[in-house]
Amino acid sequence: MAQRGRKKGSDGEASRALLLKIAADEFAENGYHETKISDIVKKAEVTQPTFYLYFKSKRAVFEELEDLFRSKLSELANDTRLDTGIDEESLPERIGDGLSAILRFFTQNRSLGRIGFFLSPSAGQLKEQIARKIEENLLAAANAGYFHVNFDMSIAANGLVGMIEQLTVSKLWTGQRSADELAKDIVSIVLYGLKKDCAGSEAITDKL
Amino acid sequence: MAQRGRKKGSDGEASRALLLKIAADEFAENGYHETKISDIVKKAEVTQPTFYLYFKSKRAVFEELEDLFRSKLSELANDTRLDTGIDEESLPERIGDGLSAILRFFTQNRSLGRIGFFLSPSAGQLKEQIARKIEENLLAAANAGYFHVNFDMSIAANGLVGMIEQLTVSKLWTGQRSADELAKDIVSIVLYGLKKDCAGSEAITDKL
Amino acid sequence: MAQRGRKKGSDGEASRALLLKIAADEFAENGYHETKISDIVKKAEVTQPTFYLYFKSKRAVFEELEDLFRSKLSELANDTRLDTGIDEESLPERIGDGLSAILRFFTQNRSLGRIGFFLSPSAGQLKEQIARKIEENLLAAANAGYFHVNFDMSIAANGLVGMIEQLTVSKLWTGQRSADELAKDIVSIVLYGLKKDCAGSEAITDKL
Amino acid sequence: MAQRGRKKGSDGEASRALLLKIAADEFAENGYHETKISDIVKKAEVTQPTFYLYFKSKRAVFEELEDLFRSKLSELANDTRLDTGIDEESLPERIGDGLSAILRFFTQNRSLGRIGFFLSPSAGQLKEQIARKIEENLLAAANAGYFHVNFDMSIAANGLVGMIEQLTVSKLWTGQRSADELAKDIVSIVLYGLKKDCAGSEAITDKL
DNA sequence: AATGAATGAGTCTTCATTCAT
DNA sequence: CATGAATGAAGACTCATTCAT
Repeated sequence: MAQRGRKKGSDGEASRALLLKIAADEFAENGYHETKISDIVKKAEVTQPTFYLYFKSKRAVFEELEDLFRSKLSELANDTRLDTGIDEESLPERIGDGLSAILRFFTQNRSLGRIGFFLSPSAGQLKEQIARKIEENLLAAANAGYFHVNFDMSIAANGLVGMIEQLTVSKLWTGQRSADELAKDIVSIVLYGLKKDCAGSEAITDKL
Repeated sequence: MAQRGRKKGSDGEASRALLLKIAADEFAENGYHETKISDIVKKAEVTQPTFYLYFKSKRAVFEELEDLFRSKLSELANDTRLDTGIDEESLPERIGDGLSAILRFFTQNRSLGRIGFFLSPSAGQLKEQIARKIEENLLAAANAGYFHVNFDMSIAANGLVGMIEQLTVSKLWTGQRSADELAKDIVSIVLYGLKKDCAGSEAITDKL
Repeated sequence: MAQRGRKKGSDGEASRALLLKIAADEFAENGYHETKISDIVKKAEVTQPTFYLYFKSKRAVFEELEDLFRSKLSELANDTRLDTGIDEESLPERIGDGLSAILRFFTQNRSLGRIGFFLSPSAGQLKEQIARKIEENLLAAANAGYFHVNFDMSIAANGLVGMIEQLTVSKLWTGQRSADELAKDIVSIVLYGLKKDCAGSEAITDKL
Repeated sequence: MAQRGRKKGSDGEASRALLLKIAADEFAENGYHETKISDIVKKAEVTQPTFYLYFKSKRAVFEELEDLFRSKLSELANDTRLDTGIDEESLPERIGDGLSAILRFFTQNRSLGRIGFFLSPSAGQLKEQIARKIEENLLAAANAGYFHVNFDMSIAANGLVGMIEQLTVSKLWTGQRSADELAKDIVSIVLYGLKKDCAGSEAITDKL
């Protein structure tokens, strides 16, 4: 008896959420232009005007999804930093944990990941940003004496981003590897390389 | 005696080549859908029907460019294999040379590279293919005793592809690094890792 | 309380019907290629997208009209057969009634008739089909002893179809003759010919 | 040594004639709009400008073919009238001869026939014209006492035109009947009808 | 006599978006 | 909250036709 007019309270929110989710999936699967508003609403079983009831435009939903990806990502960054604060872990462990977190994130946010990392026009900038952050960490570690000091960490950081990206697509999303397995392998390569006789390489391999 | 003004307006092959080149650049810069035939012909200073004189459709030019990229790439693969036949080089050198060749190729074929590696719907498959080829090589090297045998070379290969991709975009195409510099650094990471105290890492760094 | 002005602009079925009707008239008058979608929608006072709201393509409307013609025609065939079942009528009367029905049909479905009988690429086949059906009837009558048995009824049937066609255009659609008058005359020719002294010719002429 | 410049004298004329013939066949087979200049020149193994060397426009060739049909037809009319002047023949024979001539004409001028009788926008008028001429003849015969005087010869004439048209398409051009066979059957129907017991019908059937 | 190259003008079709209810 | 109906704007493609050689 309380609410009159609004049929059920949160029905609208539900429609909006549904549309957003479907939009994410469609964009992720077919790309921006290949995805038609008509496709989205068809799958959501609503009509086109309903879509515009909740979103200003096609571009707007897409941007909302980009933002959503970015905010989830930075949330992840914060969380990771937090529990890394314990600092009891060794460097390889810390790096591995960070990678794991990122990869798990991609596992759980596939559509959003595709949008923010592959489809978004600003995906390039985002990756650069991430690379820069990674670079900082690597630099810190280098200064702490863990790495060759004379190596260009910007290259390493960008390379790492590229590895993550490609392995996400080819191994994670295909279900061939789990986030943890992948993280372990990436750490192994990046820290010790493929070459035999490289001290420590066995260590990490065994550990994780 | 020399041709005056507009090359006689009568070299069809040239018109076609011009259109193809402009198309490549436009696609690379703006993506498939953002690129309008009208943009292409405007830049080529011809009219729309002229475009259709040389290409069956918009999709057709795009596919021609995809094919062109792929054929140039496989040509590169063949060439590289050939002069690697000398075999006087050490493994790191050979890997470095291969990487250099690839990166130089991307330097020289920026638009085509964007199309074939980023814009093409089959870019994913192509990368997988390349990864598979790299994997074979790594496997051979591993069997020859150069690498840890128990490491998953499929991961390494895909990771390498990802590194190349990302570094091409962020370092090569921005002009921050040359193909050779980049190749050297990638080899260094992939073979010896970032960790200090890893035998050989200095060696390669000095050498290249 | 009555609807004001433009029927509310909100009866889709009506819009569709209107477009279909106008399309029929335009096609009939100007042929397939001379008829532009832009003409149709202009006459219907809607915009082009509205057309595509109701029809998949230009070719599709045309085909719908072809189908419509054919189904109306076969409906006519069924109806005619039914009330001829009474069988109290003489042969000439039955033939005359059938012809009348066909000609009335053409009078009432001029545009559709032009489309199905003249414009449709399959008009030829349709006429052949009709001729075959007429032939069957004539054959039956011949076997019942009404006609010369040795006459080629396939010729007669096709000739009859041709007469109907030409007379529809030249006499019916110009308003010079009514369906019934025409039917009477056609029967007279086909059954008794033009030659004087042919028994029965007066009979039918008087009767109808 | 005589002609210089013109490579061979009549080469141009030959090209023109070839183009015209091919155009006729293409129009006849596919209709006006479905026939593209590019199709015609491809079949003629010349280029598009060559077409325009001989014809002002697409519409112009078509009109030339319409005219050609009409002039051949009126030539036929004249010829027929001439040798009918012998006048020794009976009426049915004369009519049969006339029909034969027309049908033979259509046999030999299929493409032109399709164009002038089916494709031409003025085909309707042409048929009316022919019908009018036939009507005159029938009227004359009627006045001479051969036919029922009270029958509407305009109907008969148009009916006859329709029969000719349909039988040409369905029997003549399919090769099922010869011009002479068809002429005989048409005369039989038009003069004596299908009904049995009609004096004279056997006569003609036997005769032709 | 003939052609390689190019174009003006037009048509179909699509899609994101809005109005009125 | 939701929809049936409609549209503005734009883009791909085609074809008859013409230059310059």
